[in-house]
Amino acid sequence: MLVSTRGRYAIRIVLELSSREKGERVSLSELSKKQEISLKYAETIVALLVKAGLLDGQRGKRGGYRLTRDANEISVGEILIITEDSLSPVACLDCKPNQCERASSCKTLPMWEKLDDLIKSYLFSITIADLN
Amino acid sequence: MLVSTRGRYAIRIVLELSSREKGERVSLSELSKKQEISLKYAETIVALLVKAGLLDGQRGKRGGYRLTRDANEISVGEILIITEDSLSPVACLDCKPNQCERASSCKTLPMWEKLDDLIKSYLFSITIADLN
DNA sequence: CATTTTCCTACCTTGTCAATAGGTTGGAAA
DNA sequence: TTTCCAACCTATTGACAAGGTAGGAAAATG
Ligand code: FES
Ligand code: FES
Repeated sequence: MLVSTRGRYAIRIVLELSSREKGERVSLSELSKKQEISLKYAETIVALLVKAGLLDGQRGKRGGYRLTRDANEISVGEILIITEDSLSPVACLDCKPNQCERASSCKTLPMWEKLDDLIKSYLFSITIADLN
Repeated sequence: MLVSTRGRYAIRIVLELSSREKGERVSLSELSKKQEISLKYAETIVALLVKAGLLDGQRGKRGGYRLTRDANEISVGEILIITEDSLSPVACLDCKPNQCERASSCKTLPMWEKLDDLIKSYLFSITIADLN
């Protein structure tokens, strides 16, 4: 599995936010209800997005989250890089510079690199605006 | 991670076999030494390939494994489908017909389907002969 | 018969995924 | 200024898969 629930939920939360009026703050309890994600789990996911600067949260009454950018400037790939530990199709690609001992003579490495490229360029080419 | 060690080791074992004379039987102890894979682990992997009909094994002295097909007729994707539980990038795609409750209204599903297509057509387009 | 090699079944250890739980801090409205 | 709301922070849990071991049984050969 390349993309876990964390990443998928993150996309859906951002998607939900992008469907609201620009700048409007939405509470997580509302977001999680709409998207049928447990509030507590959603908290841990949203925390990552805030830390990465993609969302901005405000506490207190009438608080909530909103996007810091327009939906057409947020790519799916970006969200996944933030929420998933790795997007690579194989472990050999994860440590840079490539640490795999076999790398120099490995006959399959070029294939994995191409696949990685294929996947990432696709995911980075799609924006949240494209999905809505 | 899309592809685990099981799948990667399987590819390397088939690759090693394909570099031998056609029809020659090679023992797993030799294969595993060459590819630096533990014999015991390799056994479990090779068992899958035999069951799928890709390899054919013979016991006893001078026994071993050999490919049942030419290397240019074996695709990487085929090996991975056999050895990995799933090649799909997301769980939503794994059960057919699609079981995810959100499927009908899901805004991201088409994206995952395209990605899945992209990945699979790439992996099925590469043969073992291409790699050697 | 002894050796080699595949084949079969079960087990183990580690780590990640997915989710929960409980509390603390900050802000706004009443 | 009190009250409430909502974000924030820090564990902890249960389930499951990844990755690998272990021991032996069955077949083929010489
Ligand atoms: S096995 Fe790691 S680079 Fe090929
Ligand atoms: S969340 Fe499962 S199909 Fe979109």
